[in-house]
Amino acid sequence: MARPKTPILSTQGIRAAALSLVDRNGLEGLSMRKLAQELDVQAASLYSHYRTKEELLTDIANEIMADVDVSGFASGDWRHGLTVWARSYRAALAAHPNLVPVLAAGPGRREEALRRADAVHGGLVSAGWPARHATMIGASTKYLVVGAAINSFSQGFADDVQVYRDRYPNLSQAHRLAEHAAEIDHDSFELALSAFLDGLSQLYANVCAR
Amino acid sequence: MARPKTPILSTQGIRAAALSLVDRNGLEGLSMRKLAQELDVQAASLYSHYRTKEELLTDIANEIMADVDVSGFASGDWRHGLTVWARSYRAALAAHPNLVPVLAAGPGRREEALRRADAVHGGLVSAGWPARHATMIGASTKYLVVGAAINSFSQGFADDVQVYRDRYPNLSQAHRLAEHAAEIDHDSFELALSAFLDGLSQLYANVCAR
DNA sequence: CTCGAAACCGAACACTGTTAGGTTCGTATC
DNA sequence: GATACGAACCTAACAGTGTTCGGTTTCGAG
Repeated sequence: MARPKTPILSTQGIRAAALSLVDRNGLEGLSMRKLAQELDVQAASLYSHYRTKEELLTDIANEIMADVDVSGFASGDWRHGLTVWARSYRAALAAHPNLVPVLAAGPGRREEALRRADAVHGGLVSAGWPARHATMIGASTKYLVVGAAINSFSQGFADDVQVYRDRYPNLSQAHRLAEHAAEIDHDSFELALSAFLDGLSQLYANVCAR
Repeated sequence: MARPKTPILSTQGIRAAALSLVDRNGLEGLSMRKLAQELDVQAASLYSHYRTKEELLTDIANEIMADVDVSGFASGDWRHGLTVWARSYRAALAAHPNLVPVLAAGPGRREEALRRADAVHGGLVSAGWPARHATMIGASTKYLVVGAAINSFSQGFADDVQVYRDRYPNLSQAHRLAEHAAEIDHDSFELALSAFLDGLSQLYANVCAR
């Protein structure tokens, strides 16, 4: 009823339970009390380990973002580096769709995030891009990844599209979108990425000409 | 103290006050009670005009999205159509950065949104793109726009970046990012858009060859 | 052995969205 | 012109939220 012989809670355990709760019940399904209940504990006890719910969430976000892979820039091939980065970034977001709003908001001022941003920027610069271009390319790629993740998070017009079938003839196959939503999402992302990279390659020839 | 001689509230007025509150104090600065106070009214009275806070928010989102311009597809030039659409879409989101999470979430199942989606899809198809490509291009463009908007919403590493200056040499000019954040955002978006469109043009030559 | 910090709990605070039930007013109908 | 109805407001409350305060027990360091 007070301090237990062996600790019940740990930051790891709290994070895991919270993430599982979000994955199962959505972001709004996570409250400190429900989380505590999940851990057989009283809500106030969580505040011995995290000072605030927000801190807990950003810590979880940190953990998830740790899997993002920027090693592709080591090859010196900027296009390969961007591809690897973008894909693993997207995969990390898509693995926890309910958390995307949190993951998308402010991935700055975090140790790991900054280290990765640095790797991306440095990789582009040493591949010959001017610093300003490197900044913009890094940002643009993030736009693509985050935009794709948000879009699949809020699943667009997934269900009951049949209603609109007659009214909007060019969307007549929209119900098939629902079935293959994930596939379309994936293909759209790959299309966007490759088109973007193709465009960058053209630009590279102009800007970094020797 | 009961029904006033002349009505105090109107859906328009509620929307305007709510939007102004969000613009000033952020999305979390909007509560039904604060909104009511802003309108010299009791919170419960709002529910005579909107059944729920969410309904109010999506109505506001609707209103904002009405400015998005898909007329560029009428020209038959798909690239022009996409450019006009993407720019006005982004402008609409950027005009109310605090509302971006709401605007980005689920722009489906709304009358106007569907009509616009139809215009985009139809414009692409009649320009010669296969239906599946048209779908993916529409989605991809949205990725770019929404990603850019979210990114500027959560202002990345805007302030107190000086801390990290030495530790991350390639980000040594990060404090300049803060100053020119808006400019960088804009330029990054334009870079992403033009690179993406350049890549699409290449693809168009391959896919829609005659 | 003592003492302070850590880890838990119960109860509370201020806030949230929303509902129920009441009062007054405008308007349409007989 | 009386009557009825619904719209527009109110007060009061409910259940739930994040968070804090004060208390108790237990661990670990000096």
